[in-house]
Amino acid sequence: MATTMSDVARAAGVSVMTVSNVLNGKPRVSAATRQRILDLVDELGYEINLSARRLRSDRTGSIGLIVPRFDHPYFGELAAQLSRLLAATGRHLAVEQSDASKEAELAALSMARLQTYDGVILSVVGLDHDDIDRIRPSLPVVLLGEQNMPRRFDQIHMDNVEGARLATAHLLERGARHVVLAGGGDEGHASMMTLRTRGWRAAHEDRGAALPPAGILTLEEFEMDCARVRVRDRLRDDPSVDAVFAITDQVAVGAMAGIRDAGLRVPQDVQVVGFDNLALARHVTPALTTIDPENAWIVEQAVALLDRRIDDREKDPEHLVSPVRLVERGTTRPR
Amino acid sequence: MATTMSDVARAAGVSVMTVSNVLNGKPRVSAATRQRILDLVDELGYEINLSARRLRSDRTGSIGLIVPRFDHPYFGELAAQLSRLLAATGRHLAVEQSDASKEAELAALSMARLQTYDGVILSVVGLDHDDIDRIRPSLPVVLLGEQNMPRRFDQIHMDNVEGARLATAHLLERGARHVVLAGGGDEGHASMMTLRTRGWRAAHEDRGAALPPAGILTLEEFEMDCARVRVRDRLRDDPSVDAVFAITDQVAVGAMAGIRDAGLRVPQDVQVVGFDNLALARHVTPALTTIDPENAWIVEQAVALLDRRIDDREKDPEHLVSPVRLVERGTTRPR
DNA sequence: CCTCCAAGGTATATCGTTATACCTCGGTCG
DNA sequence: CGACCGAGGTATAACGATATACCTTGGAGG
Repeated sequence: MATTMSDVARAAGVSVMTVSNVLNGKPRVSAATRQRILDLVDELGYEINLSARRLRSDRTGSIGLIVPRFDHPYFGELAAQLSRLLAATGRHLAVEQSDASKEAELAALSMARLQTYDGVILSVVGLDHDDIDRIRPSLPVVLLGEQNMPRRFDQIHMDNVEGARLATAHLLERGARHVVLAGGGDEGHASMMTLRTRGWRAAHEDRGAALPPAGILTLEEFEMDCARVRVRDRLRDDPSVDAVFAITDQVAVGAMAGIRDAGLRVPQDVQVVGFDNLALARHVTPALTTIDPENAWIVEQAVALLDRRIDDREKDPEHLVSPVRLVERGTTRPR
Repeated sequence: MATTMSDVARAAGVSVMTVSNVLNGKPRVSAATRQRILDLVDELGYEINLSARRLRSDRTGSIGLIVPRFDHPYFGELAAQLSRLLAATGRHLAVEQSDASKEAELAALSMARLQTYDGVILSVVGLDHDDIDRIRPSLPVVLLGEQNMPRRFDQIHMDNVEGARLATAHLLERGARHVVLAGGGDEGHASMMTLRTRGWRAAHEDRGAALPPAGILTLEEFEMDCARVRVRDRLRDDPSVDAVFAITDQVAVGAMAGIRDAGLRVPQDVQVVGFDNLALARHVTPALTTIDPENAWIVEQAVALLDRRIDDREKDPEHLVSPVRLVERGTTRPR
């Protein structure tokens, strides 16, 4: 049905290899032939079959980004930056969700799908060590996020502890006495949540401050909805709370809504700091003080790591930690 | 390097076809053999090569969603819903950005990439008629968004005019005298922008109200940033403006920030209505009155349309219009 | 005049699956 | 007891591209 390379070759009166060579910019073709073939490609509307190319040669020019959730702005922003960077080298990004479908059959297919990319950047939030360990070493992969992942992979993680510590220290410094942690908890392993919780604790220890009683508000999901309800209820029960460190900006935005639901003001009554520095953070009112994970740096390093791995699949894995930075805005009080 | 089907077959002492049959749930295999093969698949860590499967049989179980921007929450939410729905039928979603890269070579590759999916849902915002028309008819495609697209495709569009009319009428009804349109304009063809602008006009005509002078605030992009600045500047220059209909929720959130930058209050001084009903809309303060495009309906219909098309590639194209609905919240004044 | 070479090409095998057609049993039925 | 059948399986040819090795020219150099 569809036009193939042979169709083009036949029309041009050459062999398929010549067409292939033209399309891949290989040298052994005269200028005249090259042009004739390019014209025919246009005329016939020929499109290369990437499955066939991949089968034979292992190149598609596509990189995969696997995220836990499509509807999480952090990953949208990450994808956009990644896409821009890859475009510079003529590559293309496809984003997939890591459906945590526990049905083995579907999970297997997901693994197989990864092989259709030249390389994969995998945000491992919510995935477990063993799932990841099942990935074949032949596939270039960079892991983003959690820290308890198989060491054999190249990986980048945020400095979660430091970020949380900066955020919490900032609140304490600005006069907060009871900084609750929205979305905290301890999962045992070094997950994003565990680490940020650790940073929150550490900031208190640093200043010799006591943790507030029941200071951790656990959340089903890091969503605005749950955060809003949880924070509102807590403030109604416990007027001593005067600051919220939210584990993500989304949680922070939810928390801000919850604070207002409780009839309190940000930052006069309750201060808030988030984590992620989403585009949104600058535009809520008041603008959100937050921790910037330096996404540009992460994205750049991820691609560099991937390229080095594609280049040499045997090289030693590298583990990078991205810097973090406090961005002071309106949800915390001026000094 | 990687384990192939022959490796499994050899290990099991059967032919590749038997392995293939097992993996595809075909009937002619004894239970014992089936189990033996499944065990070996596990043991050898075999993963099917989807490029090969696709080359031979045109099935990958992946559906593509092409969006104009990764970092636009509307599409994130759309993707998440779509993904959930497709998972129900064992399929998987990959999201790509339609790089408007005008380099012909890259554009060609993008077209080719589409062919690696069983079907594609294409948000055509920002693409032009001729680009779309280049898509081969053999690929099942559903178009989302703009209305000036080749009729041969199945497509769904929002009722943009009606939504904008509802939004504007609501503002006028709540006492607004000068409703400016943030992000409006007329591109000539029936783009989202043109249509919503038309709805804004229509609402004024319906009530015999005059359009405010210079009532359209054009925007480079439908982003919070630009909207904020534009709205702030306008309000400073022109205190007569008492309402903003924002062409998207993102623009609305930017507008709200701009209104506050100008020292005014929402909704007491300036009312705001958005369009999209993002998750975010409920959580900003005050909560955003907006137009709900019934994404659930859109997603459901898109998949249904795609399935019908996959089933019968010759069927007549269908053009659907999604219903819209006003969601009243806190950025407009109570009756 | 012969050798050699580069430029411009071609023929063929191959990548890993699946569709198709076929083969081989042991049993059943008339 | 022979014909037939279904269950369980196999051999082979695609699918559309690319890597590899080779082939043909028309000169240039000796």
